Amino acid sequence: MSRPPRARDKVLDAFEAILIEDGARAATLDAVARRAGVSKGGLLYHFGSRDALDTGLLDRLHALAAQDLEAMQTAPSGPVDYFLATSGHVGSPFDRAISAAGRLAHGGSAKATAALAELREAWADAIRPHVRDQAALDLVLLLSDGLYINSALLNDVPGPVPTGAALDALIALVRTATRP
Amino acid sequence: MSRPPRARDKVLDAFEAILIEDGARAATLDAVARRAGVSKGGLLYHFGSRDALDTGLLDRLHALAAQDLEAMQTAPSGPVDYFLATSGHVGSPFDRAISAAGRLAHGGSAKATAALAELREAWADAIRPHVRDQAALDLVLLLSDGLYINSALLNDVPGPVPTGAALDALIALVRTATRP
DNA sequence: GTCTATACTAAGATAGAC
DNA sequence: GTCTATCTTAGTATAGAC
Repeated sequence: MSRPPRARDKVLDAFEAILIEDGARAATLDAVARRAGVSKGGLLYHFGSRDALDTGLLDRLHALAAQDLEAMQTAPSGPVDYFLATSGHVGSPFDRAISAAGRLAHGGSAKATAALAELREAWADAIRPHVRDQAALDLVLLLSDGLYINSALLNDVPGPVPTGAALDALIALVRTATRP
Repeated sequence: MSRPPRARDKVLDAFEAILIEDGARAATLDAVARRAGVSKGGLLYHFGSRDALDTGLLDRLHALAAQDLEAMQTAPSGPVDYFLATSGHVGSPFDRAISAAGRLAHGGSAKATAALAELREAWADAIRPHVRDQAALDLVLLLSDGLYINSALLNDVPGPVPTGAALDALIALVRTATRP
């Protein structure tokens, strides 16, 4: 637990990268091993099966989610702003883990789907006290989903995801519409 | 063009169903043929390759999209309400086609990603005249994405997608916040 | 237009050397 | 702990009968 082997994380990073860039179908053991710079056999020492790889990724997601919920609760701008502002951050380890899990879920992994549903529940609980009513909570969560799907899952598509000033304007609009 | 062969559509329906229910990884030629009630060889007569299957689905999506944009423009409640109210309709042929294309896109199909981006552009053009500003347009589109991803891609997850009265409340909130 | 049979390729997994 | 070699199964595609 305290200092996990380097190679294991390298494999997980490669798995994540391929899922995000090329989708679940491309994330074969062979491709992951090649990208991680290990052999198939080496990979299978750390993760005994394709399923174990999925589980490893989901475990990592779980750990990062706990950290992020902590940060969200203590954000100076408040949980709602923090939540929306970070929904489109594809770069961070946490958002990469979410995107990768999303790919697995859409590829048909029931485990990944369940993990994402659980995460969503945790977000809802954190935000509920800071919005007006159920409709406002729905709006914030669904908007976050929209930001996420556009910046993470449909990456490489130019255009539609608001960032910078456009995102700020959107957040301001939502804050006004949902404030208790 | 006028009366396409029955079997072709049966195959496309089966392909769509498997994509939606089990994801892109499960949608093999074998599985699609079995579900459509034809042999692998029979399937490959209609669609010469795995790629041709993808293209067939995307062609169908394109045709259905044209119809829906027409309906949206002439909806009594206005394009914005129509758009949001139908974003979570998983049952219709159009939404099934979108969901299936979404699975392909997330599975790594560049073609599917491009088709969905084009569809999104068409929606934006239709809605733009009916909302206040860019932030309002972003909100409507992203919210629709959120509804779509939750009801279509994360199907079988209980809970978070607002329907019925909750959806009406959400639409009312958005209408107020975005009206020109 | 649809089937069976078969060939080819790639994916997942194991065994054993180093 | 990582590698090479190999096995098995599943996925894609072709040929040719019906």
